[in-house]
Amino acid sequence: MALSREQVVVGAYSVLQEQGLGGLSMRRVAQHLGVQPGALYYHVASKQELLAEIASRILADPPTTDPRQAARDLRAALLRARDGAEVVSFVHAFRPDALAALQTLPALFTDLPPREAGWAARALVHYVLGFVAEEQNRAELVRLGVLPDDAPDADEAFEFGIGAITAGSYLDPR
Amino acid sequence: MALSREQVVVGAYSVLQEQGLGGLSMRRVAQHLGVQPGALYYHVASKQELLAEIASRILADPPTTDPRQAARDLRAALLRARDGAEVVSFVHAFRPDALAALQTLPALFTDLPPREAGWAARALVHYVLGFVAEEQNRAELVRLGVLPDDAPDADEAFEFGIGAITAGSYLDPR
DNA sequence: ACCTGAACACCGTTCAAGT
DNA sequence: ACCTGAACACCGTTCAAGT
Repeated sequence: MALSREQVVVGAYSVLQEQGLGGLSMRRVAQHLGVQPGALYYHVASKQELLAEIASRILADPPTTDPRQAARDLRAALLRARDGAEVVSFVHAFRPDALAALQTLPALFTDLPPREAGWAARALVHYVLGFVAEEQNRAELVRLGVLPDDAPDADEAFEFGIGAITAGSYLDPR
Repeated sequence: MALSREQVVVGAYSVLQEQGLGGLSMRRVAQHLGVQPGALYYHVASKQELLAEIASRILADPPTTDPRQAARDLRAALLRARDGAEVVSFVHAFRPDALAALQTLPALFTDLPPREAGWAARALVHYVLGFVAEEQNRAELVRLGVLPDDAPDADEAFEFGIGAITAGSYLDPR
């Protein structure tokens, strides 16, 4: 039963859940699948490509509602995967167009001219990725006991930020 | 003439300029200084500590004016160093308090209550770091000829973002 | 077509031993 | 006090050779 690209991606995803992004190596994925490291390269061109595949699965479907709700959904999707924000940020950095789910964001800023809608979408994405990366990092440090578990106002803080970024860009609140 | 911590940091900084963050290894810093890799660890506890030192030098002095100008100054400081935004983001991720220059930002939101000032400052920092990271990444890809040199409206796009984030948080525009 | 074995060119970090 | 030499435990990637 030959290995498949799908199995490689799923295997990598589960290594990510168990070890975090820092522990996600090609060699560990191979070990997890009971195969030699070189075998992975028959199904996947590089670690970057593998990460891009994982990132788009983390993001899942493109947003369809208003920008604020899209930001909330994006945050929720990132929080579902261990180090989700870090993985997506990494991919977003060197291949922004690889993430289809982020491509439709500008169209949600219906009352802005195209140029500005693009800028607004980028601002929102940068904010969400940065916010959740910090959030997941803190959670990890709390898990390791190196940080006290304060700041339960993450939801409120997040909402403040998206409120600010989208303020004035479209008029119906809530 | 014994090596000093200062020389290690300066050496690392110049390797960063020449090779970028991806090429910044302890071994290359050692080579650049004409010393064995192990010698560095007499002056610096880890690569992370070294990066934290570099990051605070990239940021230089804390901002003193209004949030919008602080954001512009922050962007300018990041652009001065190769991969500046990536370096600072990395350090900010696992040691946010190590960057003194970002600590004073909340105080600039003079018309917001403390909690909200903190949120606004974080939103602004996430936006600036994300924006400049993308900007420097694009510039690198253009330099390598893999991307066409379009999008000269970076300043305008940046200004749009900080305008949005700080809109309503204090009342005098400009 | 698909995988193994083995190598290549790297990493960060530690630490006895030298001076 | 400060550095070397050498090792440890890793990396991503390639590629002849096997099946």
